Formats: sequence, structure tokens, C-alpha cells
Amino acid sequence: MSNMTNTTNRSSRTNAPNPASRQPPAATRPAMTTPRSSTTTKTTVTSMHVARLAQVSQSAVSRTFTPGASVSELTRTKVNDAARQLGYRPNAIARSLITKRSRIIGVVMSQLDNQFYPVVLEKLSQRLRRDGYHVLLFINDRDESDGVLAEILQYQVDGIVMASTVLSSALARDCADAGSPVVLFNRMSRQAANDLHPASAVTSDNEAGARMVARHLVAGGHQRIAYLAGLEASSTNLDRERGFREELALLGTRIHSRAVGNYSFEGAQRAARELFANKQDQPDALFVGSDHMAIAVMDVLRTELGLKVPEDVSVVGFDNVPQAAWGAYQLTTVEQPIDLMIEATATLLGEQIEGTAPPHAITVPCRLVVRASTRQGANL
Amino acid sequence: MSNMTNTTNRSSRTNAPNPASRQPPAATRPAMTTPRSSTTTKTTVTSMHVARLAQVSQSAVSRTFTPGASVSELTRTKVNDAARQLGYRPNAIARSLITKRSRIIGVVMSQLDNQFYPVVLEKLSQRLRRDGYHVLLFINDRDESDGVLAEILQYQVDGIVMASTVLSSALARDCADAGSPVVLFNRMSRQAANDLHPASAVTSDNEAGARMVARHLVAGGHQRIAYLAGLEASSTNLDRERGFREELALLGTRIHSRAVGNYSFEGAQRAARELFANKQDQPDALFVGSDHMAIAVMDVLRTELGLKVPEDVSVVGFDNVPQAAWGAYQLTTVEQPIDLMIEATATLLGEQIEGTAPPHAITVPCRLVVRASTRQGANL
DNA sequence: GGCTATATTGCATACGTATGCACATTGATT
DNA sequence: AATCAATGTGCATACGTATGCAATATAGCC
Repeated sequence: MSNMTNTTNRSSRTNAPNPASRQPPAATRPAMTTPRSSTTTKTTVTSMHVARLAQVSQSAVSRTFTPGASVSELTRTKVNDAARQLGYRPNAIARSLITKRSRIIGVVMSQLDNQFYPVVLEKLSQRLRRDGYHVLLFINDRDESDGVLAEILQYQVDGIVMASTVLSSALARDCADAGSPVVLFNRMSRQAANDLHPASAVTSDNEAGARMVARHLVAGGHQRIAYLAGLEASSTNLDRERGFREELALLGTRIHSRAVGNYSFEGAQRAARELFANKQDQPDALFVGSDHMAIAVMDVLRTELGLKVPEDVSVVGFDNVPQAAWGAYQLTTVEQPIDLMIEATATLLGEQIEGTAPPHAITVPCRLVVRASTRQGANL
Repeated sequence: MSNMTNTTNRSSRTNAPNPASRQPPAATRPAMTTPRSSTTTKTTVTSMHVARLAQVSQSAVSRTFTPGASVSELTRTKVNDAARQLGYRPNAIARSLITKRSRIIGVVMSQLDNQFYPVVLEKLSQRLRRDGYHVLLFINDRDESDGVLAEILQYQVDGIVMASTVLSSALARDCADAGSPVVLFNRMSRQAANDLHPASAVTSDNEAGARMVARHLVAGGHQRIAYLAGLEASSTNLDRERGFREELALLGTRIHSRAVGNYSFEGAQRAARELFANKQDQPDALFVGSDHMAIAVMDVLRTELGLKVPEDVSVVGFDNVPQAAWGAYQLTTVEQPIDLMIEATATLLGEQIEGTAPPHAITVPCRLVVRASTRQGANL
């Protein structure tokens, strides 16, 4: 055993390169064409190398690195020593090829400018990692969205999380057809809502959240309540607008005016100007489809229109992003419980990957967070 | 040829499953243990299946899907037709195994709550996609950081981008030792700075940016200029503080007081309270290590301390995140040119992957963006 | 001590694709 | 008509690992 004779830690590379057991004649190896710099060692130490050094079979090496496999303590030790000595790392690609499990989850997002999504991404990433999964991230611009899907599927992801409001439901269906578990995050396809389709979905109870806002604004004595929509066709917007409209009806009033911001900052600014264009009949309260838009709106109200929030206009958002709590905004909003949503996502993914449950939808409750952007008393 | 006899698009699945050419006896296939739902078809159509249907060799299929390979127009058509009919998608995992190119870039981030990084992530993702790369995302909590690296390397990534201020330089070195091209984003190891080490780095000219701030504040007539540091040991903070200190010296003054915010929101709040604890000797200007922190500071100044910005205190940030432009903050700041930094990152990665250039560092220029959070005239 | 149950181990093969090589085909050139 | 270059194709193999199977070693038991 000359394991510990060489004290330099470079020894690993110098005593391994003679694996001429029964390889094909060395002449068949193609001459390396690319001029590799001396630093690009690109370690290519395989389980075979470890096996030879440890005097065991390649199977033994594989089993050592496979939790739950049958290996004696002695073998495990020998293998681990050899592996450490050679700097061996199991090749996840090769492993995936044979196990047919990549342990990769494709995550599709857009709108990272809306802080809700970075937060989701961070927590989702950490949650999936706990389960031994990794995140292959796809961020799609507003328009193109087809290519993304094809690329994801090529990587044999074990599952897909779609947190992009932009993507069409058709894409989700394609994924499901391709056999990949799909979880829609913060959006729901019509099919999923009716359990008609093999795509799971996680949403908060958007409708109930919107109803809370309606009650809160009416209780605050507001008379001219406007709604600023997100993407009109998105499920979140449809649910929120419906809940808002219906609850207002129950309370004996209705939406005073309405504009569309498409969940974008600029769109919200335009929509705000539009809603307040008629000086004679301006809203005294505004329910905005997302905090991201609501903040844009507040800036326009204060800076451009010289209005005070909440004295002149109350503003309510949705999501409860970190910025909603910032001192300058103090935005009343509906909190989407991200932790619960992430947990549900992980659960749904797991179920579908294991095949223990059919796809279905999970809805988690919202919570109204009252801050200083809405006036409470009824001072008409 | 019964290719087109069946008009239902499910035909693909019914006529392919008889590949009994010379496979091992069907008895050896393990009985499927997991109860798969009927929907979990998990399409496993390979290039062999396509080849058989198209009456060509598997090589022909492979070449059809390999840009630049030699295939006749006829063959290509036959293959494409068959592929479409079967819903074939090349298996990127298998491809990676043999080409030794995963076309995956590992991206390590933390601090997604600082909007600078989501923006970087979005643009980086899109830029890499243009080059045919995909992003395997790792978000590391503040403490743990070792595990991340091992997991990245197992996936045989073609390169690594480290945009985490938290990670130690040692980790970057380990990566480089493992043969993976590494680009440090917005941070620089001491080794990289001296070209002593095989890790590339991209930074903006933090020192020059800080000098601009010094000149701007002094020109504004400020007398008691404080510095609110980020992570003390980070290269960004060191460079900024040095530049700031030295330029102030050139201008005949010096840092009035100093606190540490560690680039976190809460840290910045604490630091702000600390700097203004002594009512007799409060700063009249504050250079904060990041916009993220600067906004926290402004909230504390206004809400808790009742100070006006910029009348009582001027505040300057760094990064020029989107929120810096928001109406309530109007933060004067140093813009880090993200597009240039991304471009440099892509370049450095490409160079190292292709082996066309040794690792090196790239620094791009900053720009001072003057907004309303700093007073310009000298009114002592 | 003989026998059965159990734990380890190695052999061989398969995962799905890319690619060197040899061969076949075609067209162009002499 | 013969030769040569160029192009397209299939065969066979390799990438690095996991795993069924059979063989072996070990322990347990009467």
C-alpha cells in the first residue's frame, strides 16, 4: 500500500493514467484536436479508475455511491479512500441515462421584475434541493415560448413547474402529453380546475382574497372603487376580478371603473393615468391586480397627479411582496402564502413523479394585510 | 408501407412497441413495480424507433438532428417525418454523455431579495440560451455552501457562474481545480485580480464608481460623509470603500463615520440607526454599498428618525436597481452596466470552454446616475 | 459438522446517442 | 470509358453508470 507515501496532493493524477487493461488499441483514440490549455485538466476520472485503485469491481464503486445498496464496510472504505484520492465524482449524466431519473426539475418563469417571482424561485429551489432535485431554469420573454418547452423536454426533466403567466395552457398540455409531470404555479388551466387534464395546479384562493378586498374597501366608506386588471385572460386575474365583482354586488355596489395593466409596471402606469383622466369623476379606491403594479400606480398618483394615498385614493395590491412593506408605500395587500404554495408544489410534483396520485389542483388560503395605503374611517 | 394508413395521432404508440430484433428475452425485463397511472406514458421513443420507421440507420437519425452533419435531403425528410409521427425528441442526457458537453451552465446565486440579482439572472439566462446553453440554478443560503459545489460538478456542467457574494474564493478554486471554467460575477478573487488563478471574473469598476460618488457628495457641499459598508470582506465592498476613501482624501476630507450592513436589508437598517445614534453629530450624507441597503436606510431615516432626504441627509446607493428609480426614493446611485457585464461573462465562459484564451478578469465602467436623493447645492 | 438463510461481490449488459471508418453512390474530369 | 473527388450511409463502438443474476463468502442454527 503506497497510499500515503507521496505527500503532494497532486499525486492522484500521476499514478492513475495507466489503465491499459483491455482497452482498444490506443491508436483508435482520436488525436485531441482542440488545443487545451494546461490548466484545463477536465478531470475525467470514472468509477472504473476508482475500482482499479481500490482493487474492487466497478459495481462495488457504484454501489458505494448508491444509498441503500449492499456494500460491506470494508469495501466502502476502500472505495471512499480511492475516490478521495482520485478526486472522483459520480457522473450524474450517466446515472440519469440509466436510472431514467435526472433529478432535475424544469422551472419556467417570466416577470422576474415582479419580486414575487424571485422569492418563489428562491424558496422553490431550496425546497426542491431538500428532495434531491435541481432546478433547470427557463426564463421566457413575453412572446417566444414554444422553443422553451422543447428544450426542457430534451433534458429529461423529472417534472416541470410553470410559474409563467405568459405561457399558454396549450403548452402545459403538451408537456403533460410528453409524459412529464407538470405543476402550474399561481395559475390554473381551465382543464385543471375541472380535473379534466393531467396537469396539477397550485393557486391561492384568489377569489376569496379579492372578496376580502371588496369588504375592506366598502367598510372604509369608499364610493368609487376601481379595478386595475392584470393579464385579462390569466386565471389569477379572472378569479380576482370575479370575486371582487361579486362581493361588491353582495354589498350593494359595483366596480366604478376599470383598466388593464397586464401585470407590467409600464402597463400599470398607463392604466392609472387612464383611470384618473376624467378629473370630474376619479375613483376614491383602487384594487390593483398585483403589488408590482400597485407600486407603479402609487408613484403615478403621487408624482404625476398630485394625489395623496390614502387621503385622496386608497390603493390595494395583491401578493404581499417585500416592497409592499417598504416605508414609502405601506401597501395594503392580499398575501399569497408562498411557503404553503411551495409546499403544495413539492407535494404535487412528488405525487406525480412517484405515480401515487393523479394530477389535481390545490388551493391555499389568502390573508388580507392592512397597511397604510387604505383609509379605514368613512370620511366622504 | 403502412405509414399513413392510420389517421389517428395515437397510432405512434400502437405500431412501435415491437422492436424484438435481437433484444434479450422479454422475461428479463423487471416487472414494473410502481403503479403508473394511465396518463404517465413517459414517452421513451428513441432514435432507433425513428430509424426503423424511417427505414434508415440510427446514425442517419442522429445526423439529422446534429447541425452540420452530412445527411441527404431525402433522408432528412424521411427522418423528420418519422420523428414527428412518433413525437421523438433527442435525449440531451445521452447526447451529453457521449459528447462530453452538457450545454449546461451552473449558476450560483444568493440574495435574490436584492433585485440586482434577479435582473442579472434573467439576462444571463437569456444570453446563455442564445449560445445554446441552459442554466442549472443553485441558490445557497448564507451559511451552507459546500454541498452546492459538489452537486454542480456532478452534472458535468460546461461552466459555472458564481454570482454569490457569500461563497468563499476557495470554492471557486475548487471548481477550477475540477476542470470547470468558472466566472466570478460581480466579485473578484484576489488571485483573479492578479491573474494568478484559473478563474475569470467580471466586475464593474467599483473603485471608479465610488470615486464619482465622493466627488459628487463633496461638490454638493456635504461635510460629514458616512460610509455604509456591505460585506466587509467582499471584493466589491473593499474596492468601493478604497476608492471612496482615497478620493475623499484627494478632495481634502475623509469618511466621517462608518457602519456595516452586510448587504442585507435588516443589516442596513441597524447600521443606519447606529450611524445616527449620536444626535449631536449626525452625517449629512451617506454612501451605501448597495441600492438594496440604501432603500432600507431611507425608510429608517424618514420613518424612524424623521429626517428628510435630501434636505437633511443625502443618500447614494450602488447598482441602479429598478427600485432606485421609483418615485418615493429617486435614489442617486452608481449604475453597474448589467448588459456589459453579462456580455463579458458570456465571452469569458466561451473562451474557457473553447480553450481559446486563459482565464482573466474583465472590468466594465460604471456611471453615476444623479436623482433626487442627493442635494446639489451647498447649503450648510 | 452439515445445512440453510443472508450478505457481498463480480460479470455482463443496457441506457440513448455520436462518430470514426469503410463502403457505396454519384458526378465531374481527363 | 476510366479515374478521382465528393458525398451519403451503415456498422460498430464508446460514453459512465446501475443492476439482474449467479457465484461466493459468511453467519446462524440444529
